[in-house]
Amino acid sequence: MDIPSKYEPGKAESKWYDYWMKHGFFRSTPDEREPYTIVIPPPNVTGVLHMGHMLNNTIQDVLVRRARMLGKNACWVPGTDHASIATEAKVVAKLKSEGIEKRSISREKFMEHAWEWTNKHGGIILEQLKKLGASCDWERTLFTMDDKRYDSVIKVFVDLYNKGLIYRGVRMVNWDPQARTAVSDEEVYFTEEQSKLYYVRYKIVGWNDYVTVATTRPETILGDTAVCANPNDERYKHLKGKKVIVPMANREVPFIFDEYVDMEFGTGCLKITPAHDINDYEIGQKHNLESIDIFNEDGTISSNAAMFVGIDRFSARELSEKELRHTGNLVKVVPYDNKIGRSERTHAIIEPKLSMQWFMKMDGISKPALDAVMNGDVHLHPAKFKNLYRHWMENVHDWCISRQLWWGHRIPAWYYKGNEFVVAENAAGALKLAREKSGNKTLKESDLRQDEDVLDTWFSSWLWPITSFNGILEPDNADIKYYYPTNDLITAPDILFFWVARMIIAGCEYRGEKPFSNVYLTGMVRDHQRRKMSKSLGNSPEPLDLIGKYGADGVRVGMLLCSPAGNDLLYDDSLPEQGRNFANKIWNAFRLVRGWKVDENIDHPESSKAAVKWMNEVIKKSTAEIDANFRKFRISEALMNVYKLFWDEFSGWYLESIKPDYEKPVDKITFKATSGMFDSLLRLLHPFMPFITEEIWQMLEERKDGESLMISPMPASRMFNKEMVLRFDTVKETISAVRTLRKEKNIPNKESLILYIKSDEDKYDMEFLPVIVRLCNLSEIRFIKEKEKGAASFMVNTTEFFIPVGDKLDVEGEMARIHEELDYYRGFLASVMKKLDNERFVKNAPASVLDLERKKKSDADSKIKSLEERVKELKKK
RNA sequence: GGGGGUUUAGCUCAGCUGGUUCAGAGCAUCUGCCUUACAAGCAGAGGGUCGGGGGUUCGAACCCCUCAACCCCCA
Repeated sequence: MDIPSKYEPGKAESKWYDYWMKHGFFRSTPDEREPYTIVIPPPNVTGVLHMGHMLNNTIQDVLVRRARMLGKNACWVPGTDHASIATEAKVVAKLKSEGIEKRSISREKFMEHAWEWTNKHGGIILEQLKKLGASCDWERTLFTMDDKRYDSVIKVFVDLYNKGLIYRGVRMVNWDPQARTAVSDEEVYFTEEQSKLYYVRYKIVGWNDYVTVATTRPETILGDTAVCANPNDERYKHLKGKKVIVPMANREVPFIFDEYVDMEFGTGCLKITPAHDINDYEIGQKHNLESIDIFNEDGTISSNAAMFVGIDRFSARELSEKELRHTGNLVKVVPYDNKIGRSERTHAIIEPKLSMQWFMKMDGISKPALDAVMNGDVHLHPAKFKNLYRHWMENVHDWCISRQLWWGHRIPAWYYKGNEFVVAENAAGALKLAREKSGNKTLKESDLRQDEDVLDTWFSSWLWPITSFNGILEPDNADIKYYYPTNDLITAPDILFFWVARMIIAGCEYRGEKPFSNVYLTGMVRDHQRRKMSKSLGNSPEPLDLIGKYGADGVRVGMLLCSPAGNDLLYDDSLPEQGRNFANKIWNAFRLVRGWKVDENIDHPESSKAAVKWMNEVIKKSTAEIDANFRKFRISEALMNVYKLFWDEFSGWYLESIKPDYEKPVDKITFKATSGMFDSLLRLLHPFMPFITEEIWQMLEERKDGESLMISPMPASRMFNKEMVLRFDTVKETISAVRTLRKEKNIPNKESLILYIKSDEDKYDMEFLPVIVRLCNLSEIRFIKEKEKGAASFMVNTTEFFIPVGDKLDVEGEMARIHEELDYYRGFLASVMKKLDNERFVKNAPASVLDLERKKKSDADSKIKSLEERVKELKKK
C-alpha cells in the first residue's frame, strides 16, 4: 500500500466525525455505569467560534473523551445562551439597517425578529464545534430560552420572590442611554479619556460672596441639591448653616459638610447631585437631600430641569458652559484626564441613574456556596483563585436582576393598580393573586399589566447545570438524579464571580448540592504581545481556517501544549504548527510499522526482545504520569507526557532499536508487540487527537463496522519496573556517548566500531547490550580489566568505555575534555565535602540525606580517580 | 484607595513537604547531516546571580521581612 509521507487531515476528520455520529457514540443515557458529566458554558447565540472557544472546548472534549475511555458514561451537554443584551443589540441594529426603529414596533413583533435571528445564527457556533471534534451529545442540545429553560427561570424567580429574596428598589444603576437599559458593574469598562474640569461659582445666600466648585459635568448642575466641603477644611468652616444658589437652576440649596470630600481635589468644594453620581447619592442619603433626576432614558435632559429640556446630555454640557460663561459664573476651565465608564455592548458612556429595579438578596443564600469552595467540596484549578472567590463572596452585593430589554425571560410580575403588583408563573395565576390581594373580585386579565423588563442573562445561566437536566421543573427525573452534580466545569476566570459562583449558589439552593466538583479555569487567548484577541484589533486568526491549515488535531495540540490552568495562552502560529508536526510524526511512525512484512520463520532478535521489554515498562510509566497529571488537571503536562512518550521513547528509541534493515522482514513477536504498543499509544493520544488516532487505529488491524478507538478502553495505570527504566537510561547515555564520539571523529554510521568495556562481564547489564550493539553499529564488544591504550574513551556513570579510532585519536582534545570534567567533579566533591565536614549537617540532616551525600562522595572519588589515571595514560603517549 | 496574583533560559511555563548530579521542559537559536518512516525530520550544542536586598537554617528557587516591576478584580 502506498501511504503519503505527509498526513492529510481534511478527509479523515469529516469521515470519522460522521462515523462517530452515525453510531451514536456521543449519546448518553442513564445506566448502571458511573456518570461523567460536563455542561458546556453556553456560547452566545449571536457569536461565532473564536480562539477562546477553541481552547475551552478542546479541554472539555479531552476530558469527556478520556472519561468515556475510562469506562464512564460520559455526557457532554451542548447548548447556547440567549445573551439578552448582546443579541438584542444585534437585532436592533439589523432592524435599523432595514429602516425599522425598535420603538416603532410591538414587543411581539420584535420578538419574532429576534427569534428569526436566533434560529438563523444560533446553530452556527455548535456546527463549528463539530469541526473541532467536540463529542457532545447533540440530541441534548439546549437553549437558555427554550420552553423548559424559560419556565425553569420563571419558576425560580417566583420561588425566590415568595421566599422574600427578591425585591424592588430604587438604586443607582449604570444606565446605558443608547440601549436604554441598566447594565451591571461587570458590563462597564473604564477608559482614560481627556475631558475638562469646570470651575463654577455658586452665590452664597445673604452674602455678596461666592464659593467655587470644580466639576467635570456642568450640565448636572441642574440637578444639584447641595454643595459640600470637608468638615476639617478651614477654608469653608465659616459657611456652616449657609445656603448657596445653584446657577442656571436658581435654586437655594444647603451648604453641607462631609468627610468624603477630598480637600486636595479642585477647590475642595463639591457639588452634590444625588440623582446622577453614586457618591453624591450616598451623601444625599446621609444628609436627607432631595434627588432631582434631570435625564430622560435616552440621555436627553428631562422636564425636571430648568433648561435645555430635550437636549442631549453632551450638547447640554456645551450649552451649560456657554450659559455659565454668559452669566459670569464660569471661573475657569482646565484640561483634565479622567476615567469614563462605557457600556461593554454599545460603548455608550454610562450614565449613573436612579432607577426602579429588581434585586436579589445575596448575603444569606451565598453562604453555602462560599463554604462549598472553602471546604474543598468544589475545587478550583488552579487553587489560587480560592482567595479571590472568598473575597468576593464575603463582600457580596445584592444582585440587580432586571434589564430594560425585551429579549430574555420576562419578569413574571403583574401590576394591577399603580405600583401594586403580584408575582406568579403566569397571567392566570397572577390574576388569582391580584384578586385576593386587592380584594377586587372583578379584576380581569386585561386589567393586569406585566412588567416590561426581562431578567439578567446570568439569571438563567446560573441554573444551567440544573436546567440542563430539567431539574427545576421535574426535580426527581431520572436524568437529573443520574447526571447531577456534574463533574467538571471549564470556563474562564473573568466570569468566576458572575457565573461560577452563582451556579454554586443555585446548586446549593435548588439541589442542596454543588453543581460540579471541579472548576478548571482556562486562561485568555492573547496574541504574542499579550493583547486580547479581538475582532477590532484584527489579531485573531479565523479558527476554521486554522483547522483547515493545520488539522483539528494539530490545532487542539497547539492550544493545549502551552496553556497550564489559569495562565493566558499567547497564541502564535508556531503552536498549531507544532501540533501538526506531531500528527505527522505519528503518521510516519505508522507508515513504518504498516510497511513491514512479517516473516514467521525468523527469530526474535535479542535486541528487539530487550527493547520490547523496556518499552512496555515505559508505557506503563507514562500512563501513570498521565493519570496523575489529569487528576491534578495538569492537562498540558499530560499532553507533554504522551508527546514525549510517542516522539522520544517510542519513535526515537524503541522503533530505532527494533526496526529491521531496509526491505528486510520483521519477526512475528516483535511485530505483534509493536502493534500492541501502537494501539496503547493511540488510546493514550486519542482524547487529545481524536481524528488521526481513529484513522490509524482503523488501519492498524482489520476492524468491523461499529468498532472505534473512541469507545475502546484506556490503558490502565499499573506498577512499572522503575529499575528497568533506569537501566535503559544508562543504555541511552552510552549510545549518545558513542554518537558524540562518532561525530567528533567524523566516523560515519556505516562504519562499524569495536567497543571495550572496562568492567567484569557479570557485573555489566548484559540484557540491553544488544540494543547498544545495534544502535551504535558495533562489530565487537570486549570486556577488559585495564585501560585500553591509544583509544578514545568516555565514561557513563562509573564505567569506562574505549573505542579504538586509530590515528584519529586527538590527545590534546581528549586531555582538555578530561580536565574540564575533572574540574567539575572536583568542584562537586568539594561541595559535598563541605556538607560532610560540617558537624551540624551530620548531626541534623536525616539519615537518607546523609547516605546520599556519602554516595555522591564515593561516586565522585571513583570518577576522579579514573579521570586522573586517564590523564596519566595520555601523558605517556 | 482596597484586595488578589505574578516575577525561574530569547519566548511560554514546570519545579510537590526546604535535601538526589537541581537549576528543568517545550518552543526558538546555533552546528552537523536530503542516513531507506518522517527535512513537518535526525544527531548534537549553547543559553539562567531563580526580580533586588536582608534574614531564618547544617542546607533556600522554595520559609520570613523589605524594596521594585508587571497583571487582574473591586471602588
